[in-house]
Amino acid sequence: MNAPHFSTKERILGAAETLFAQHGFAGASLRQVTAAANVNLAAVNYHFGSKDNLIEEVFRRRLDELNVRRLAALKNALAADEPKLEDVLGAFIRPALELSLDHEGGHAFMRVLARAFAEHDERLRKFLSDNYGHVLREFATAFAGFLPHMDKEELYWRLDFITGALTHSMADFGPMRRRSQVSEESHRERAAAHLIRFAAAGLRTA
Amino acid sequence: MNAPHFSTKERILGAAETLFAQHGFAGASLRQVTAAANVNLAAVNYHFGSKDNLIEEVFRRRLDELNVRRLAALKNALAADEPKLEDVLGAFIRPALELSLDHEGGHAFMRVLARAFAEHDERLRKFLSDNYGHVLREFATAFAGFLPHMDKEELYWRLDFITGALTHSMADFGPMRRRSQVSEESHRERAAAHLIRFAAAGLRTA
DNA sequence: GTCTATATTTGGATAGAC
DNA sequence: GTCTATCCAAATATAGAC
Repeated sequence: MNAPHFSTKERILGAAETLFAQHGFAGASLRQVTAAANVNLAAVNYHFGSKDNLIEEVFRRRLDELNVRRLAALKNALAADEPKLEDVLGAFIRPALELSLDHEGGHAFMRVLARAFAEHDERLRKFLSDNYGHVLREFATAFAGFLPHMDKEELYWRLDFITGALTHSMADFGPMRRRSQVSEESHRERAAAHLIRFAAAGLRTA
Repeated sequence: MNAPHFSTKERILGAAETLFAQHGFAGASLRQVTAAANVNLAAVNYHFGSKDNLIEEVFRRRLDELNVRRLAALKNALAADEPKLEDVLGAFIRPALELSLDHEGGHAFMRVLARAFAEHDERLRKFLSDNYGHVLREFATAFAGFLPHMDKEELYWRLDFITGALTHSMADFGPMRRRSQVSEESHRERAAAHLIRFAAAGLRTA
């Protein structure tokens, strides 16, 4: 499953990501994880201490990078001569798209993230809001710059709708199926372009 | 937890809905469910045969009613002299809103539904597409009537975005919190109104 | 750091009395 | 239909050798 040059720790993280995506946090057992990672059962507790800590590490690994990319893209979009709403939306959406494509387990991670939303677990929520919240606030500020007359509450609702639509579509929850003649890349790229247009119109409306 | 005039079967369904929402299908044990329902552990297997069957019944109970309400509202919206896109959107969104408010466990069910999306379980997907698919197709046809020049693929993507936004917001996944001075009803009612405006603008854009 | 072996808990399901 | 008691499989976690 994983190349042998990855460390035990990394192999566990990769296998956990895949299996948590498929079966959920409670549904994927450490036995399945260690078997898929080709490591001993006891290795999880040695490296991570507990299953809960393993779950957090699965998030940290990807979210750190996702947030760096989003903030860099945001900075880039705002540095243009005439910043466009669509580019700020792209800065929010495209890094998620790339994550779902670039890495071996990126696609799995999008599903893990969606499961985290569903968990409503206070510990996870706090963890996500600590890591995710300030990024969302920066984007909210940027969007507010384009929509100076919009009610704050309405803006936050709209960003919430966009997050829901993004998660739902990137995690393949809906009935949209890739047709066999288009590649995975162009399928998702098209989805992102559709979402940016849809969301830009939704944001701009009075 | 539940009034004594409910049958054993109904008490199990209600408790299962709540606990599946909180802990997931794998995370909620039949022991937790039967304890919360104040019935004996053996009652689940007697009435439902297995945990998997219990899960399906939790869906069937709510989805049947949700679909009836959506289709009735759709028919109503299309029967108007000058049907409006917003009313068709409302026919899709408001029954979900009402479900999340009307019943004791309706809100829990929205979270269960979101978990079902995340499961990606083939059995559940088939069950949902059998029960959900034809309703989505009827709505797609109705929307296409308002947007005659829109590409079919683009329309389906947009409906997928709306579904994601609806599920995400009705299941309280995002950071939007109800402020203490507004009631639960008006909080959600406002969310639905926001979503309808947002989605209508997104659907109409070229 | 990694393994085997095992302690301990918890899960789904069922048998059989009432 | 409902209960008690129990079987059996699977889970997390740990102890201790290497």
